[in-house]
Amino acid sequence: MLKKLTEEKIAEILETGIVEFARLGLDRANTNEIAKKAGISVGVLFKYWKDKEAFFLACVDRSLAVLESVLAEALSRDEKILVRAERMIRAVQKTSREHVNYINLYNEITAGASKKYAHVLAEKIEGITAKTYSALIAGAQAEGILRADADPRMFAFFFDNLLMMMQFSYSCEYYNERFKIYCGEDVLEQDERVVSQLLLFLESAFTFTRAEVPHGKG
Amino acid sequence: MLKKLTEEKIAEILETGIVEFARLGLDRANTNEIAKKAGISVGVLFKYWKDKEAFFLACVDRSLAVLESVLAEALSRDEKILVRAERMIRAVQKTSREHVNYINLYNEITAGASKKYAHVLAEKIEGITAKTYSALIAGAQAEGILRADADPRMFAFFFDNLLMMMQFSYSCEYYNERFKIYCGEDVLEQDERVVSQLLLFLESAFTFTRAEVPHGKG
Amino acid sequence: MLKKLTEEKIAEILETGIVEFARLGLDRANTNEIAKKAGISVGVLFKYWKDKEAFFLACVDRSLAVLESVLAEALSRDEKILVRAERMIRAVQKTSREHVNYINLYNEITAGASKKYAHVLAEKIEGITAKTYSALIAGAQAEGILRADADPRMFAFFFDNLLMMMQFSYSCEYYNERFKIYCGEDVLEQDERVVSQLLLFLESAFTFTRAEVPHGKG
Amino acid sequence: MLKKLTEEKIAEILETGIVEFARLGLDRANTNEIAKKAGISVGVLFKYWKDKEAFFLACVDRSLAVLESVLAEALSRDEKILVRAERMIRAVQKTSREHVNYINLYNEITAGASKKYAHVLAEKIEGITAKTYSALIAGAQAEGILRADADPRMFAFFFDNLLMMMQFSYSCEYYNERFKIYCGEDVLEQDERVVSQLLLFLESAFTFTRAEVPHGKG
DNA sequence: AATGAATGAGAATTCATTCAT
DNA sequence: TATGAATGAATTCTCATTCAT
Repeated sequence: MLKKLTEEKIAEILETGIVEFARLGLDRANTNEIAKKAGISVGVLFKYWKDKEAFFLACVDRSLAVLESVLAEALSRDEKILVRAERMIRAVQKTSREHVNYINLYNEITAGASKKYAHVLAEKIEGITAKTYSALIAGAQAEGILRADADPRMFAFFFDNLLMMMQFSYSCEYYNERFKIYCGEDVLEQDERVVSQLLLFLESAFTFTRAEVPHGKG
Repeated sequence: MLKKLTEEKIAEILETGIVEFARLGLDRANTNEIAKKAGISVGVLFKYWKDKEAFFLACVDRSLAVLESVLAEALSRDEKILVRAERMIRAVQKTSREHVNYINLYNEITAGASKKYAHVLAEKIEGITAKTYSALIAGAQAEGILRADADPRMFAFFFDNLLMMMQFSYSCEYYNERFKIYCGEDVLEQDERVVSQLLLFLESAFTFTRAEVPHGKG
Repeated sequence: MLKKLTEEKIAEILETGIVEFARLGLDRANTNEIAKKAGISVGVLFKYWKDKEAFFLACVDRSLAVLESVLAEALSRDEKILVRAERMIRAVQKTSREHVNYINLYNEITAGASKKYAHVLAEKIEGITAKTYSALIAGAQAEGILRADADPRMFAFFFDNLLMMMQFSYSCEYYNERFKIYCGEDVLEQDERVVSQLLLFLESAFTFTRAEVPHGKG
Repeated sequence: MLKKLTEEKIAEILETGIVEFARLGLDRANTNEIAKKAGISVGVLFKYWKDKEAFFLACVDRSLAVLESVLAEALSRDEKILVRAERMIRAVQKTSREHVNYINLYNEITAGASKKYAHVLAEKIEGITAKTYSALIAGAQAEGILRADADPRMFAFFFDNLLMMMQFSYSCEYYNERFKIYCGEDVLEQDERVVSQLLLFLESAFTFTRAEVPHGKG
């Protein structure tokens, strides 16, 4: 058998790695086990990736590629900021269920699985969304939809923070429990409630202008 | 069974553990190393705590106790919701710097470190804040400061999400990088900017009422 | 408390040791545990006995003293060899139940718990019975009850072998199972059957004389 | 899963284990040491056997297989009971010298080494001999060679007890010393004496019939 | 004398990685 | 090239023994 691994085989191996790393974390996942589950020999695994960490990062890369494409889809069309926001929240709810493993892997990185790559990874992962969101929000501001004294980058950050927490809340064990504690045992089956409330929260944050405050406070 | 280790010594051991677990995570931290750094023998460590995991959880407990007390302090006085929010944001900025390790440990939990404890830990950690925040927000709503159609528990959840992300952003490597990518390399030295922008974001979210929307959107 | 340990306290400690060593063996029994169960500090244990092995040997000594005295009782009266044998078998059945631990400890020694003392221990333990049995059998021979071509020492050896195996069979887990496999699940409740059959076996062995063989073989 | 270790290598490892376990017992034998002496890495040892105990049991199995085959050989031919007995005694003398370790390992089991397996091991080890001996003796009884009032299972048990003690007496340190105390320092070099005396003992036990007793006792 | 907390050598076991086939 | 058996350093945890109080 002198053939190189096919694209598909590599994809299969990475998917197996993703499942294992998502389930057990970088340290507890076992390369021998992953190889066995992927139907290859460990030899191949270490031939294609320098070491366990390199393989882990490859798995991360793959996860992110998928997550990004989903996000990109939700961001693509040119619509009002709140419409986009809604689409993104729904996208998060959907992908969080379809790609639990990817998000858990993402969570594993943020928790410091491989600190030396924090910088590289953050740049790779957050770079695009950061710019997109900031532009989105700056645009809204230009259109007068968003208060003038808002800092687009900061608001983009807060917005992504909320989305990121939603992702984890739907996919990761700890955040899942926390979600239920805050919003009720059934919150995972109340997608519409979550969407509408988060939109309400964002709508206010985004569209509010100080001139109107006095009334509200009055 | 007289415990010879003084309270202080135990505290010292736990602090050593916290540093190591925050730095390396549950799996990579080394009990022999921790014992050495704490100036005790491994025997003591395993006499006082059943096993590595039990010791880890003790470290977590200690971290949380400190974080909670800081939070409690910021929440204590009876003031307008936004004033409290500001106090909490500032508290987060302060503790995130003073107690980097505690927060990293917290972050370690939220990732997979010890999945079997997700439920217990979430309950222990989030239980109190969840109730406090919800009450706070429901109160604001009763006073007419918060829109009537807001769900206090959901809003409390979003609020805590934002605070939690701030904590991680100030303390944890990955989130740190992400913070800078979104808000600029200097953001870590711009505490006032962060406070005012987050307050702006929250103020809108909290004080907005739908009646006023048409103007904003017009 | 400046008093030395009383005889009774020492006895209590040794009994605790006997129980633990019988239950777990020399290696798995835990000196800290033994001290705790005996209500003393480990310090005392190691003050009175040089090390774990010395303590183990002291426990062995005590066990043997009791077993010997029981045996001595059974051997004391001057009667016909088979009557004595019967008394001994019954003594074995009784002590095997009353002093399970002593016999398990004895078994632990024979299995090599502390090989370097094999010689000393064998001499101490077997010395007396060996002489007693041999004398007993030589006497029987002199009286014409036992065939002339029997070697008293060898026959004493075989006799003790049978008794020893009976002890283990009643007290030690493995031998217990073996006993049941050979003689039926209920054998432990059939003491009379065991006594009569063993006597039958011994009676033949002891009282047989070759002159009579031809008939049996014919 | 191709096992690369050859049959011979596995046999060699087990033999090394047998030597160590026979010498030091289950607890004191050291897996690292065994691996080194067997010329393999610990990794291999724990890949082929789940844990130390599993390896120990594998060693036991191997020992028993050999002992059984020897015994089977001695029992195979169809001859008079005493002729078979003699062959078995001689087989015991031979194997006790050739396979000192196997018998020491057997002895280790009978003591507490692994109490949880007492039942399983006893069944495995004693099951066959128990049936064979009982059948042998029942046969002798049917032929009128053995007294009618003898219980074949009990007599088989006594017979095996005597053989078992002979094995230990030739192979195990403590029993060795005891053997010499009972039968003289030179007994180990007096195989013929032992054979003839044990046969004498058994012959009497087996062939005696009560009708003849009165004369003996008279 | 007695205590029992502290010690730390020692032992079983795991698993990333190598390399002979 | 692919395999997967073998390696052995590394790590957790135990427990006999000491010794300061």
